[in-house]
Order: sequence, then structure tokens, then C-alpha cells
Amino acid sequence: MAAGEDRTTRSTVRTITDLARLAGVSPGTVSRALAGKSLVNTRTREKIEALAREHGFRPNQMASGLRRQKTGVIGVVIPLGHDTRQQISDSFFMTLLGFLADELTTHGYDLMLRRVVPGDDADWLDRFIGSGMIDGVIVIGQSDQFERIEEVADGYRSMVVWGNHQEGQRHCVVGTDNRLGGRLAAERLIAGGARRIAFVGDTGPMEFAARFAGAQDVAVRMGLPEVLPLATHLSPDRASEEIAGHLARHGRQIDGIFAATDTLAALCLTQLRAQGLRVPDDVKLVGFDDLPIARQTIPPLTTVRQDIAAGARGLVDLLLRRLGGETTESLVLPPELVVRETA
Amino acid sequence: MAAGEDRTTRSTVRTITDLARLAGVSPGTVSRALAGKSLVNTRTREKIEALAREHGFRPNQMASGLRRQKTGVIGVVIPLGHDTRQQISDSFFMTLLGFLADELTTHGYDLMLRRVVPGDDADWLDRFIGSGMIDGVIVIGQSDQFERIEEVADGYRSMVVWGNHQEGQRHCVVGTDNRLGGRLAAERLIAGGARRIAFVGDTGPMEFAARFAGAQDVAVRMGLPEVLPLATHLSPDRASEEIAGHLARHGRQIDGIFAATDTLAALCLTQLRAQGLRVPDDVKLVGFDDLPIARQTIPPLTTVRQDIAAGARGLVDLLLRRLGGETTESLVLPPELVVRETA
DNA sequence: GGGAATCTTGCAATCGTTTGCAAATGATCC
DNA sequence: GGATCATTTGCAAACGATTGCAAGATTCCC
Repeated sequence: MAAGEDRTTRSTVRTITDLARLAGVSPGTVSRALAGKSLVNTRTREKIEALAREHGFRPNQMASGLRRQKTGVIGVVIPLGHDTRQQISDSFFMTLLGFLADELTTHGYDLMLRRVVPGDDADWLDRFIGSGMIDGVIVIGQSDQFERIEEVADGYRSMVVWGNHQEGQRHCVVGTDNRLGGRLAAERLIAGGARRIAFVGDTGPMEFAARFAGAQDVAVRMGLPEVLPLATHLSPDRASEEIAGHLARHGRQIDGIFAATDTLAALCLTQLRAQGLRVPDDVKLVGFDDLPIARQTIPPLTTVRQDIAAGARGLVDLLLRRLGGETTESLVLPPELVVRETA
Repeated sequence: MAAGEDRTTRSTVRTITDLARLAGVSPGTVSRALAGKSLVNTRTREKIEALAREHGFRPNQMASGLRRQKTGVIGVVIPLGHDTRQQISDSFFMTLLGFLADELTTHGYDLMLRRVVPGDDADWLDRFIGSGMIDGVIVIGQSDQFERIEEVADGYRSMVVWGNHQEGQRHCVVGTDNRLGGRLAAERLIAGGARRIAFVGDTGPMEFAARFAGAQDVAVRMGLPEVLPLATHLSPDRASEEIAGHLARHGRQIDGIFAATDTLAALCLTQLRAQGLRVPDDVKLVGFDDLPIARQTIPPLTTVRQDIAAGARGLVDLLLRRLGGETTESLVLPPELVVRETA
């Protein structure tokens, strides 16, 4: 059986030198043959390739990486805000990660994943970059680390960040136009008849702040009362109670809710129902992200869609161009209102 | 500013040799000092550490890995069945991945993520292992690759797999007792009065097959008709139609549904409602996993809970012990019935 | 057949860190 | 002060693959 053979012989031919001995050539030639360079004779190349296949030989990536000064690995780092457990169940980041993995694989790169709690060490990003293990890094979410990222960007080119774009920033970012998304949401609520709008979610993180600001833009422009910020944490268990509290206090005064994420919107739906408020009749509701859950709530969520797959493609594309020496602009993706039944 | 200083000098002190020159010692001494070995004089060690900090020096992991023959990286690979897009939105795997990342980080390991489509290359696992980039590998989900994994396990010790345990298998696996979970689900359905039970989901993958078998066990033991398998894909869009079709055909003949995952259960809920069937009055429904979504459906799902965090801990713990040379048994985790309102 | 031009190959240095061994330094004791 | 012993250090050889350079082998042309 081929597999068995594989295993017995694998121990004997682990290095390019072993293979060279078998093929009766020098290690250099083997290296060139396997790299597919044109400098080696077709016959020898074929012989070497055959031997390599037969013995299941794979060149050691560490050694290769060391010598060539590139590893074929892209680092992906998720900084977790103060709220440590924050994104663990956040399917948005996880979905993005899935697409990133696919996209990087397609381009022949491996993905090294790291989750860090910036509060614990200020050095989180430098450490990752300086490790020598990665050719470039994708930061998923600016969290509260905007300044740190800016500083790093000044001295390190091979980085792209998922997040919000701000006028004049120095790091290359890919992300949805959150402010526009906020406007779309508020416009929809108002078009449906809402006059007194609340924003459910933490306005601390930049992305959320921009969504909130967008909604505010519209309220002001229309001469409506200001949008009421109702702060929550992101983890479902805490948010659930918090939302219940907010609604108990303000539920009867508002007729429109813009939730910072679909996850929060789903919780709002549950709590609204618990408090006897009908959606969309008494209160209209718009979410953000268009995660799978948005289709599965009852009634299904009207929400602002982020194109996650396009985001992943953008991140990888820009990073690869930066690795190639290009200077790249940031990429701002347009959000899209998806109308279902809650607004 | 310290950060600025960092950046200007970084270029000048990239290697351990640079640092050695600065400190006036040999590279070997620097290496030992930074490794915290007791062989170096406290004073020199402190001096070196100070210099390293000052210049933001980090030893190159590639070189270190090459020399020490270990990388500090654990590979995590997700084999995707024929249904390529299968798990992309599957929050179960993504959640497990999140916990794995935390757990590995805690133990000082980095995580290299790879998603593969085994159909495309039979070599997927060997290639990953043979790359020399990882000290060990965690395979998430056996998919349809049970045999391939068995073969690899014969020649490679540093591997642990998430999946279903089968009598006499040779690879070390961590997973929930799916069959028992199936039994719990069926027992609950029957205790609530169900007599004619359907299983929604693909019975191809081992885990699902075991869940189905568990339900069947109970049906047979109780003298009820056999459990009716209603096959679906995993991706929500396709599954949705399929479930609608199944229900149109069999909806009136069944009074209990055991869904292979919570995601599918949520879809069932929507489709049942669309067809005018009430849950739990007309049809009882039990899911599997206890993902966050299980709490957010209306009514909330009764489901069989898998302890994902414990699973991640188990995977990492066993793998680390294997790296240390121990021989480890598989770990089968007990599922737990979580009663909410659908059954 | 001789010489130039073109292909192939081997040699050896290199990537940056670790580590066995031996030399150097310092401490200790009589 | 000298012999003994324990600490610290430096030296140089690894780890495994890549690559500039130069030598050896072929081919080609007149």
C-alpha cells in the first residue's frame, strides 16, 4: 500500500539533502527542480519530482522561510476590547474570518490567527509583526486601538485593517461606510413613520459611533428629536438584561430602534415582545450586518447589509498589493438596505 | 517618544548578533539571556534585557524554530465535505475555533488555520503536517475523511480530532456522545407525546449519523415507528427550501422533529409556522448544539447542549500531552438536554 | 575538429538562532 | 600563593533550504 510505504520511508528522506543523495545530484539541484526553475534539465527534474512524490517529501517551510525571508503566512489578529469575551460569539467577525481563510488560501498563503487583549500588553501588534513568522498582517477591527495602529502603520507597510475610515488616517483600511449605513437605517425608520428613534449598542467603538452619527445626521436634517443612545455590551447575556432595562424605561416613548448589530436587534425583538410592544406596528426596528440570523427571526429583520465576502476579498487584495510594493488607498464599501418585515 | 525611537532603531538591531554587538557579548550569550537560562550572569542578563526592550528586539521565530525543531504553532484544519461552502456559516465550528484560539494562546501556542477541500487533493493532511511549520494538528470534524485520518494517525502522533468516537478507532478524538444526545432528544419528544418522529439533516457525516441512530434506538425500544430521515444540506438557503418541501409532504404525519443542529431547527420553526403548524402543540421540536440562536427563536428551542468550551479545552489538553510523549485516550463529552419551549 | 555559446550542475555561503564543548574568569580554601 | 571548583562566556557547528558564482558538459557553427 502506497500509504504504508510513505510512512516507512518518510523517516529516511526528510531533507532535500536526503533526496539529493537518492537522485544522485546535489541539494542545490533538487531545490531548483522542486521550485520549478527552468535551470534544470527536464530529465533530472522529472526524476527528482518522481522521487519526491514517491517518498512524500515536502520541503521544510521553516528553513525555506528563513532563507528567503518570507514565510507565505499572513497573520490575522483580532484585538478584543476591554470586554474580553466580546467577540467570541460575534458571528460577524467569525464569518469574515471564514472568508479570509478562503481568500488567502486561494492566493497560496496560510493564515495565522491570533486573538489579543490589548489591555494586557501594549505591544500586541509589534510582537506579532516582529516575530518573523508572517509576511503581513490583517487586523480585524480597530477596537479602541486606533492610535496604536496608526503608529505601527508609520513604520510597517504590510498591514491592512478592517474597520472604519476616518479622514486623513494613515493606515490602510477596508470597511463598510458605517455612517451611510446609519443614514439608510434612520431614513427607513422615518419613512415608515417613526419620529422618536433610539440607537441600541455601545457608541464607543468607532464603527458603532459612525452608525450612530449617521442616524443622528438624518434625525437632525429632518428636524426630529435627537437619536437616543441606549448603551449595551455585546455579549448576548448582558445585553439582554440591559435592553430589557432600557425598554422598560423608554419603550413607550420611542417608535423606532436602530440596533448596532443584528444580534442586538434579535435581542430587541425578544424584549419588545416580552414587553407587549408589537413590531413593526408599535416600534420599527432596523439591524446591521445582515447575518443569517436576520432571516430567521420572527418577523425577519430589516437590516443594513455589509458585504462580508467583498470585504475579505478587499482586505486580501490590498494586502497582497502592498506586499508587492504598491501604495494603496483605503477601500470603503457601500452598505445596502435589506427590507424585510421589521421596518 | 518611545514609540518613535523604537521605529528608527529597529532597523539597526534586527538580529541577536546586532544586539550582542551592542551589549559587547557574543550572540550565544544573548540567546541564553533572553531564553532566561540560568547560565548567564544576572548583571549581563539584565543589561541585555534592557537593551532588547529599548530596541524592541524580538528573536526571529523562523530561525529559532528551525534550530530547535519546534515552532510553537499548532495547526487547525477544517476539512470541508463535498458541499464546499458547508461550514462557512456554521457557527458551531466557528465558536469552537474561537475557544481553541483562546486555549492555545493561554498555553503559549500560535494557531495556524487551514481550510481544505479534501476532494481536491487527497494529500491535504500530510501536506499540512509535513510542512514543518506546525508542532501538531487539530482536525475539526471528520467530515467524510475518517479513513484518511486513521491512516495518518498510524504514523503521526501529534494529532487530535474533533468528531465522533467509534469503537476501536486509532486516532485520538474529542467529541460529544452524539448517540446519547440523539437518545435524549428522542426521549424528550416522546415524553411530550410525540409518536411519529422525523430527523431533519444529512445522515451522511458521522456525527449526524450517530444522532440519528440514537433517536432510532429510543423509537425502537419504545415500539414506535422508525424515525423518518429528512435529508437536507447544511447551508441555510438550500436547507430552507428542502425543509419546506419535506414538511409539505410529511408535515401532517409527524408530531416530533429532531433537527441535527440548532440552525436547522430554527429553519424548521420558520417553515412549520409558514405551514400553519404550531410548536410545540402540533409538532414538538428539539435541536442540537445550544448555540446562541437557540435562545433567540420564538419560542426558544429545546435542544441538546454540547459544551464547546470544554471540547476546546479537551482538544488542547490532549494534544499537548501527546506532544509531551504521553499516549492519550479519546475523550467523550456528555451532552445535556436543555429544555426550553419547543418540546 | 576547434572554439564559442548555451545548458546543467556543484560548491559554498547565507538566513538567524540555539547549544555542546572548552576556555576563561572568579571564588574558595588551605 | 597555588590548587580546586563553580560560574560565565565565547566558539563554531548545527537546523534545512536557497542562490550567486564558476566549473563542467553539450550543442552548434564554420
